[in-house]
Order: sequence, then C-alpha cells, then structure tokens
Amino acid sequence: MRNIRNPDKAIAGYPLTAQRQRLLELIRNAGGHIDAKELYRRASSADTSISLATVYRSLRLFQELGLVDEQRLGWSSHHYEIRSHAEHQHFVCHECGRVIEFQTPLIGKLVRSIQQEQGFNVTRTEFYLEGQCRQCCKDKREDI
Amino acid sequence: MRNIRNPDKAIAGYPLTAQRQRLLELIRNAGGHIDAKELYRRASSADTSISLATVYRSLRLFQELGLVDEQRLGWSSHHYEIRSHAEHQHFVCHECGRVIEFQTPLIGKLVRSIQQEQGFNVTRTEFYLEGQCRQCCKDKREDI
DNA sequence: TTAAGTGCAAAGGCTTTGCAGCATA
DNA sequence: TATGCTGCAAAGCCTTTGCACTTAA
Repeated sequence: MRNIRNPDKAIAGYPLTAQRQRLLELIRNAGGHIDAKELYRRASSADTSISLATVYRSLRLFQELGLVDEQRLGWSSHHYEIRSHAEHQHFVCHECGRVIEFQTPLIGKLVRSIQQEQGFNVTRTEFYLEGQCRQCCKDKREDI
Repeated sequence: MRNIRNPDKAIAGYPLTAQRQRLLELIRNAGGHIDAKELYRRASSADTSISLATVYRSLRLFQELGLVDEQRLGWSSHHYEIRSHAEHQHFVCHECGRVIEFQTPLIGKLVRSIQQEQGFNVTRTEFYLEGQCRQCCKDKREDI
C-alpha cells in the first residue's frame, strides 16, 4: 500500500494516511505498551508492504503531536502508549513481564518539593518500578 | 598492554588486571557519571591498545560485583558510577548537560507505600528528573 | 507543479560475541 | 597444562537517513 491518504481526516494538520491510521489504532488496541518492532509485526499482518521506517517516523510524529508517549522502561527498545489525561506510573514485573500502570498522588508532591528544595526547573520526570507483581508474589507463596 | 595481572590485588576473587584497575580508577575519578565511550576514550589516552570490548566486559563485571551501578538516564548510552552507600537520585540538566545528584528521603517512603498499596515486591526503582538546574535557571533570569 | 509520505536499503550508534593469542596458576 | 583475560574484528540490535517513487493539494 502506497501513500493512500484519507482526505476527510487529518491529525493536527498532518494527513491521516492509511498507515498512520492503522498504526494509531494498533497502539490504542495494544492496551498498555507496545514497542516499534511489535507494532511493525502487527501492522505487517494487515499490510505486508508497510516498512519499519514508516513505523518509526509515525511514532515520532505521534509523539510530536502529543498523541503518544514514549516510555523507556529499562529495556533495550522504547515502548509507546497513547497519551492519557491521567498521570500514572509504571511497574514492570520480572516474572510475567507485564507492565502495570498505577497512580500515586505522592509523586507530584515529591517532584514539587524537590523543585523547591533544589532550585531545579523540572521538565520531565522518569519514575518506574521493577519487581514482582501482586499476582506473581501470590503464585510464589502458593508454590511453597 | 596485554593481560598483565597484579598478583597482590584482586576484586572478589577476580584478578585485578591492569586494565580493570585503570578502568575502576577512571570511573572513581569521573566523579559523577561516565559512559562506556568516554571511559574508553580516557583509558586509551594512557594505554592506546585497550579495547572497547574490555571496557564493556569490565563494566559488566563491576556491576555483577556490585562495585558500579548502571544508570539509564534517558540517553542513548548507559552511564556508570561507583556504587555509593547513600541512596541518591539524579537530575539531568538540559542546558549544561550536568548530572546532579541529590537526596530525598521521600522516595523511599513513596516506594514503600506503593509496595503496600499495590502488593508489589519492588526490586528496582528508577527515578530521575530532567530540566534546568539551579545555576542555569539563574543564568537565564540574569540574561533578561 | 510542489510539498510531503512511503518503501527499500543502507548506514549509524551502542553493545555483545567469536576467536586466537597470551598471562597466570 | 588449564583457565581466563585481552585485542581485534565481526555481528547484533534498535533506530535513523538517503533516495527514488507516488500521492494529494
């Protein structure tokens, strides 16, 4: 498929091509987080001609438009998710590999207090945890 | 220089070769944080034959022995620092590029409360901030 | 016609690995 | 002699870039 645009639709002035539309959908449907390779794999199953370059270029565009957030959760590759209104943090489980989102109001408080104490102007906060999730902790206890 | 060991010294049973000794020293002297490439550059100035592979292999060994911590501060390359007893966090300044360490007792509290609330077993915490440091904020105000 | 998106292939940056040689025990 | 560290080169992985083609305005 080559550069087919949908003239009725656009994202922030940029044409919503078939490729971009599908990629956005796939990220939405991914639920949690998806990396470029997996996104490419899923997109390829519907359109075998899509290129990895387009995936990366689209991801970058989506980020610039604020549609998608890039997460670096300590893996080799970046993960992407639809930007949500609600601030949330991530927990990566080493056992089952799941990425669990959770909220804590304390993190905002913490950053504000550091900002004040240290005199920083904070423009980006990176906070995530790794370990075993509730379910995996439970499974382990039951194994014994 | 090829594989010259110092029989008097060892780190946790592993021979402290001249290369490892120099690399450890360089990381110590780096003060804050250093990446593999810069470490290699500095090591090369004293020993032109040292290889980047040795740098990476040594860094991995140091990590396994708990001598060095790997930091992923959102850059493309990892940064390394001597492991310190005191827990601390990192702030990366976008203006001057400096990595500033700071402490806050709240982060431990925060993690403990999340652990309890969510039922996670947390084995690793990643928390760092980006923005403008105190000095750069000040310089900017004075520019006006 | 012009500007922009795409696929393809190549290149880029960071890191790891295979291999032969050498040092130590 | 056996183990393991080293340098070198090659490969690996993730990501970006150059180029020619194609589409829409």
